[in-house]
Formats: sequence, structure tokens, C-alpha cells
Amino acid sequence: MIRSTVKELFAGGKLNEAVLLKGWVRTRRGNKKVAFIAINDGTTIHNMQVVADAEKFPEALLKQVTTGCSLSVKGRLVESLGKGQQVEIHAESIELLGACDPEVYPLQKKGHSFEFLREIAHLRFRTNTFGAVFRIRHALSFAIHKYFNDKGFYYLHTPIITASDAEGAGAMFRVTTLDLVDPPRDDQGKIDFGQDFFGRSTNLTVSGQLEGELGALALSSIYTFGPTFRAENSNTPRHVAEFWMIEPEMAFYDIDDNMDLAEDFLKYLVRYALDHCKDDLDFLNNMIDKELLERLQFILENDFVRISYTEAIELLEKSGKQFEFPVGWGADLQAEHERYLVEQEFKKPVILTGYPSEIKSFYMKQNEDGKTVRAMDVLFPKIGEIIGGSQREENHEKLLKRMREMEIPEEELWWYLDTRKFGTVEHSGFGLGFERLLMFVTGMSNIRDVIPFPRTPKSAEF
RNA sequence: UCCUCAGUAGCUCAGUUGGUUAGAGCGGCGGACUGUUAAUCCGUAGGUCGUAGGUUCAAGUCCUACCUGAGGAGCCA
Repeated sequence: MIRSTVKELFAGGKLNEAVLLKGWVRTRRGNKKVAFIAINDGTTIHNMQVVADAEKFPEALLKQVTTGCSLSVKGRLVESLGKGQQVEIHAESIELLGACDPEVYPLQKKGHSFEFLREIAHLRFRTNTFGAVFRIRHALSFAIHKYFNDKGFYYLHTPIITASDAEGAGAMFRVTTLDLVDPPRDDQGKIDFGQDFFGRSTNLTVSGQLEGELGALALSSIYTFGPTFRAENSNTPRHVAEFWMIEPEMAFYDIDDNMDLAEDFLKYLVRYALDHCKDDLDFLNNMIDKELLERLQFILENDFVRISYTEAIELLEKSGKQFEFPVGWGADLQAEHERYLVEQEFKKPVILTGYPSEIKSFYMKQNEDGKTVRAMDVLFPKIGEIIGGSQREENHEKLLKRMREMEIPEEELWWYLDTRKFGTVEHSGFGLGFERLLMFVTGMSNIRDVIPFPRTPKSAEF
């Protein structure tokens, strides 16, 4: 007999047929006469109830049917006699695939704190919440590829190990095969990376953007979607040391095209989740965040507000609100400022553009005013900055000048500069933090709970 | 990295101005119950009070350092 999944059985079509189901026991209830076994196989948030007539099965077998054990059940799928589920399986045979000692199995029927579940990250997939979160994570990964593929973008694999440490996106993790106890040293006593595996100093990537630009300046539109690493000692619910980032990069796009794409992309992903993950989102809306579905719907129905950094500063100054950090042109916006704009002033997602060049990266296109660059940050309610991007500086002279001003080693980025020498064109791109998107879509409030095995300072157990 | 808070049973927590034998709910185990839905009811076991020092006649409780976790800030995605 072919195994059916819980999802298939709830989809209908097998009513009153003999079926085979395999999965893990969530709960067992009952009495001397009858046992009710809730089985979950991860294919859906819902459990299948198996009803076992106690007289038909050895007591020793039913005794081993405890929370967490794995079972193979043959039986008939019938309309449920009880309330709470439409169908159930009346068991004809039950095979214990793997026992689960209830005295030491850490998951119980009752809810656990997310902090505790992080300590047993290898088992937390078996809970309703994490099952839902990781099914949604899968669905959105797939949707990202679908979106870009349908739009004619090419998926470009940018390197995980990079030689340049000039990407300017934060502290990096070193990659080396040198003996850390006794590394080779040069005349000055400094570590000689010439003897390292790649013959030079290398790190884990903090962004695929620079390589992404190389691809876009030949293939028109590309995107990367892969792991990214930041060795920042950040201890917040919005940061992890290893996270997944989506970085589209488009030739012949200016900053307005870039904003249009970012807004369309985010709305597409939210809609995809609503269309394909209804059961899981309903569960999360019920258990985690009562306003989740409302907020997702709201994103779809409203245009993002687009204002310049200068206008934002004026609004903040006029607001009459007392901020902990002073507002003034030239200073970066603090979290409280961004929160005010998104949650009080507009109550919508906001795209901020035209930041002062001093507070932004070297590769961003300089505006004619000589003071600002064509950067854009997309700010979302609850989670803050979800996207950072810009139109890139395509003028070789201006880019070189800016690199020298900001002391970016131009010899290391000769290949990047080459693109501005050989048929340069206007182009743009942005980075979307996948986990931050997931936080928004699932309503989970800690980034450690939307990635299977979070990497944070002092924590890499699994 | 800075600030704040927390760490007591497998989990979630209570524990008074320092004072005898550290409590509860859930989970586990044993039992009862003819269809349960986080079942219910009765019973029961379970603790190096984060670690190391210190103060005191006496420390879960006060002090110091460290470790771990959470929230806020910074960095950013």
C-alpha cells in the first residue's frame, strides 16, 4: 500500500478507503476501550486522528505510543464520530517505527517558550509553530525564484568566500587553513597570508552585490539568493551572524525602477504566502500575532510612501515630538525616527531616498546636488529596515574619486572598476534580508525563530 | 560592545524585612473513566536554588566576579 500524507488525506478523495499513514505522535488520549492518537507528518499544520480499539491491539504496543514516537498505521479513513475533525482513521494495524521515551523526551503537549525551544533546535521542527514557520520559509524561497524567473532575471551564484574585504557591509569572518597556533610570518612579524590556501587573505561574504553587478552588466537582470555572514557582535532580535539575502541587480534601471521593483516584489511575496500558506498563517495569526493577517492584507492594499531623506528630516523636525536622539540634516536616522515615520506619521511602509553621501556606501550614485546619493531604504512596520539598495555610480571618474575619499583600496577592486571603463550603463539593485521578511510574514518577533539553526554571538550548537 | 532585567524540579513560575524539612501548575509515572480534542479525576516520584568567591550565628534571599539567556541601543539586512 502506498503511504498517504496527512495533507493528502485531508484533501479528500480517500474517504472510506483503506489508507497507510506514517508520522510522529503528538498526543495520545483515551481509556481502556479506545485510544485517540494524533499523528503529524509535517506535511500540514493539522494532525490526523487515529482511533484504536484497545481490544484489537496488545496493551504493550499502545503503551509505547507516546508523544514523539513514530508510527505506521493502516486503517480506514472515515468521517469522524467526534467533534474537532472531519475525518479520522480507524486503525486496523499499528506498527511502532521508533519509540520515544517520555521520561526524557523534552517536548510535551503543552506549549514551550521559544527560548527553551532554541535550546532544542533539533527537535523544535516538531512543534506546530516551527512547522508552520519552516513551511512558510520554504514557500517564500520558492516564490522568490518564481518571481524572478517569471520576470526574466537570472539566478547568479556569487561566491561565499571572497578576497575583497572592501564590500563595506560590516565585520567579516576569516577563512583560513593556516595553523592558528604557529602561523607563518613575514619580515615584519605579521602573519603571511601569501602562504594561506588562496595565497591571500580571504573571508566569508558579507554581500554578493559587487559580483552581482558584474553579472547584471552582461545579463541585464540577475539576482542572488544565498547565505551571507556578518561577524558583528550584534545582540538583537533582528540580527544573526549567518543569514540569507536576496540581491537583485538590474542594468538599465534607475532609482525609481528600483523602488518599483522592490515594492512589487515584496507585495508578490506577501500575496504568495497568503495564497499558499493559509493554514499555517491562520495558526500563527491565532497563536502568535492576532493582527498578522490584517497587516499582511494591509501591505497588499496600500502604496508604499516614497519620500526623500530631506523631507523626512523636515517632517521629524515639524512633528514636535521629543526624540532621544536629535534630528538634523546629515545625521543618520535612528530607530526611533524610522519608527515614528512608519508607525505614526504614515502608518504604511516607507521608502526613503536621497541620503547624505557621507553616511552611505562608496558605490551609490551621486546626485547633482553634490550632497546626496541615490540610496533607498524600505522601512516596514514592526521590523524596521527590510531592504537597503541604491542606484549604483556608473561614472568611472566619480566612482574612483569617491573610493579615494573613503579610502577604499582601488587596487583590490580593479575588476569592479573595469565595468565602468568598458561599456558602463546605469544600473541599480537592492538587498532583502530573507529572515526579516519571514519575521514580517510569520509574525515571529525574534529572527532566531525563523531560521532553522541560528548563528549568533556565543551560539552555534546545532 | 553599552544599558536593563532574569537564571529555583523536565517545562512555566512562586518563594515575605536573611531564619527550621524549598512550593505550585503542567509534563512523567501508577490508577479510574465507553469518543477524547492542551481530556478530566485520584495518587506519586522528582531539586548541587547558573558557577566561583565573600558577608553572617544563619544565604534561594545580601555583596563581588564570571557564564548563559531575554529586552533596549549601536551596527545593519
